[in-house]
Amino acid sequence: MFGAVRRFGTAHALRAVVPRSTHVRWTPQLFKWQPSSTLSPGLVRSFQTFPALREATAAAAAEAEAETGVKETSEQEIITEFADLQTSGLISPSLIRNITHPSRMGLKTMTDVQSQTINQMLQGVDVLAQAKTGTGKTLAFLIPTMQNILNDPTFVQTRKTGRGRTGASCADIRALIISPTRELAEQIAAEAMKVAANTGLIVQTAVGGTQKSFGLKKMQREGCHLLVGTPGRLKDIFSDPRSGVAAPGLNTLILDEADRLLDDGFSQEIRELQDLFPDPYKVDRQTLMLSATVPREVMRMVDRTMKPDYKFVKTIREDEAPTHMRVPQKAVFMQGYENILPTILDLAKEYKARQSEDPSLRPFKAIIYANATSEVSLYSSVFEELRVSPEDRRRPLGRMAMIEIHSRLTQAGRTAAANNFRRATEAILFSSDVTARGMDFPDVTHVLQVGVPRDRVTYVHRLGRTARANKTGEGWIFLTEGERQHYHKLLNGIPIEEDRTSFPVASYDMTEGLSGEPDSSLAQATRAMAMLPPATRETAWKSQFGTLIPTHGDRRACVAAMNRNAVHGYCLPEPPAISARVAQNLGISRVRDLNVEGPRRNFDDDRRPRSGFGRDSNRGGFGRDSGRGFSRNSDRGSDRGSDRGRRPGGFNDRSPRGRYNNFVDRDSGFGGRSREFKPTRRSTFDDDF
DNA sequence: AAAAAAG
Repeated sequence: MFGAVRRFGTAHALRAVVPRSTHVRWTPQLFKWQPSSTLSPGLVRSFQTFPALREATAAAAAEAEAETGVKETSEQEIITEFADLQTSGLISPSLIRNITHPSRMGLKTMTDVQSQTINQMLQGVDVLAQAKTGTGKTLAFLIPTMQNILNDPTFVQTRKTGRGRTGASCADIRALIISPTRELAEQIAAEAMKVAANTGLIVQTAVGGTQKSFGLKKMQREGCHLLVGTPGRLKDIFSDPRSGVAAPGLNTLILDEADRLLDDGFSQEIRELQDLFPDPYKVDRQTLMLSATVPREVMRMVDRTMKPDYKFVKTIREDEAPTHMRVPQKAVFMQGYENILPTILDLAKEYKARQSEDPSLRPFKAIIYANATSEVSLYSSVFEELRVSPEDRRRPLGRMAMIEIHSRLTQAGRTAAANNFRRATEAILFSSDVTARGMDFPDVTHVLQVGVPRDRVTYVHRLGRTARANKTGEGWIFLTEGERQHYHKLLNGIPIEEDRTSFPVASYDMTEGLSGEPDSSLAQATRAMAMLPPATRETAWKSQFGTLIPTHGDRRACVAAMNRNAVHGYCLPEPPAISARVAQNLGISRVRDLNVEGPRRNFDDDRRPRSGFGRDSNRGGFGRDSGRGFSRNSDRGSDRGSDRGRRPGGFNDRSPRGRYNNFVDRDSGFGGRSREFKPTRRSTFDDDF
């Protein structure tokens, strides 16, 4: 019913907004794309580096031209300015004023996603929008969603009545926005509040890590029309009948970062959440999904929950070419992980020095991504140590702000970190993947990634934190030789150039000792590391181990590399001992140089002989000589009695490959009898991801 | 031992 009203209200002006470039219509039954307009010349130009995609789009354009006989829509028919949305009667003056007024958001021209989807979304049709990171997706769904609420005759504009009261109810939520991270929810809510200012629309946030009762009281007091939140807390609130919060007339459901929300970890929760909303057959509900990639999970959810006449809008334009095809990216293969902090420090120092000479360079504002929270925290502490050090010569980056963000901080700490980095002109943010998606930090000049990210999409999203809003940026990834294969496989096709020359510190062999120069990055980073509590360093080392094993081809080499890193990077007297159980879970319990704590668990089952294997066979690798040459120990180690099981004549020594495979299967769970086989999923429409 | 997200 509401949908009908909305459609009627805006129908007259719909033709005014004409999609500018590819507007692809998805027909679920046919599984076929039907391009409804042709491509701009700029679009084709942007694919010069991407032959396959170029051919595909050119073919689509030709097909569309043959069908319609129209070559290119004239520019005049396209609404690209926010102001024109008002003059055409599509969007209310108050919303447009909030967006365009210099003292407000100060925006003038719409991005491609905006000009292509606002129209569709205003009609009340379901939309699946695919657009690259940093192209203004948030505003694209906020504007029509709010306008649709305002258009609704049952929406009663409310007014402030003092003491924060508005007279609005929290039991009549009209729109719900779901985000995969708390900070992204907060960011969306902040933007929504700017757009909604003085319209009577009330925006609230519901995320975990905050006091539930506090948020509820606020909603009860102020009311709520548009709620932004994370899945867990939203589910909590809507399944609690005493919360007083309800959405019996929910008209719009938005899944931001839909691919993430519908992947393994989240999909169940999203489905349960959807069950808490009114039946869409009784209350007309529009579903909007926004995503940079459209994998199968998303299509499955689209088929299940969206109206059959939904639109699939895909935007590609020259100035919105995917970040990872546009931004210069370099890979540095380091001597070992012990070189990481000196290398990053060198990069920052070098840029800062250049920037102070060259006013055209923006201040250093970098994000450093690591794969484990404790690693993030440790790196941050090292740089903080360099910052607060009382000795000036040990303050290589001056007073540059060092900020850390990851799930192990309190929510207040996370929120503050995100806001501080947003506002900072010169700073380093040490981050886990909490900020990888959707976060909008203005003017990030560098994105640095330590180690191979967990998947390809994560790499691209992290990189997407830089080079936003027509700014430039650069991406770096720091790796070791052991990861090379995995790196190539995962990021194949992304134009990353290997850099062998920029950072001598990256290839310095730190087992040689640190020579002279106290102001070298090597010495500075190492000194700062040594200042931190050993327990912190041990924890981080163990976590890093956990992330590295799956990305390393050779587990023995990985253990050797991490042993070196423990001593020369983490400045520990010897590699921390890992419990036998953990070692087994990691699939490295039989790697000779591993420092295993306590008695070894015997992993042989009764179908196999128990020749001197297992117990104690790998201990004693770290003694007085622990500071160097762990890999060499293994060669000597074969002479020890405790290693009998590995000597020639042992049951498995003759076919090392077979033994290794057997071992890997059991310990890692891949292909083992107790775990199910999990095939790698490829995105269905991940074009350039 | 490995992000995130409900306590």
